[in-house]
Amino acid sequence: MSDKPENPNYKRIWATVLLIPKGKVASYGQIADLAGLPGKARLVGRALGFAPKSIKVPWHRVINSQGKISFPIGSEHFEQQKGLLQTEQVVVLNGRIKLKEFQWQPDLSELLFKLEY
DNA sequence: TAAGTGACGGAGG
DNA sequence: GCCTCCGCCACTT
Repeated sequence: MSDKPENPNYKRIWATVLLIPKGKVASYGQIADLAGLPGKARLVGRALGFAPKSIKVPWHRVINSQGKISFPIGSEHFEQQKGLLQTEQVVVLNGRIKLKEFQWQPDLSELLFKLEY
């Protein structure tokens, strides 16, 4: 059996993912940035893979920057993630999600709205 | 120590 | 929108 790696940044990543509101999604890179780990998107993916069930991290709300689910279409993981997202009213079409509609935009959304342009 | 791997991202075609 | 290439980084072999 292989021991599971314990990178201290994992907790930071899990905590950030927990902030994503229901019905919204965020990209791996976005989570990395918010967690104070810019450029470490791949680390986010790994962290989610090691996330203990006891923390109940909404891993399904994290997708790649292209707005797609990062599992092969049809795989067990893919179907599970798609199902969970649809449960939250997020539209998944061909493994794709319209970031324009469903991407989480913390605080900044309000600013952009006020600025008008 | 070097090479391979992957739940990534961005630029280009 | 799709694909390829390259840079990136933690971890494995």
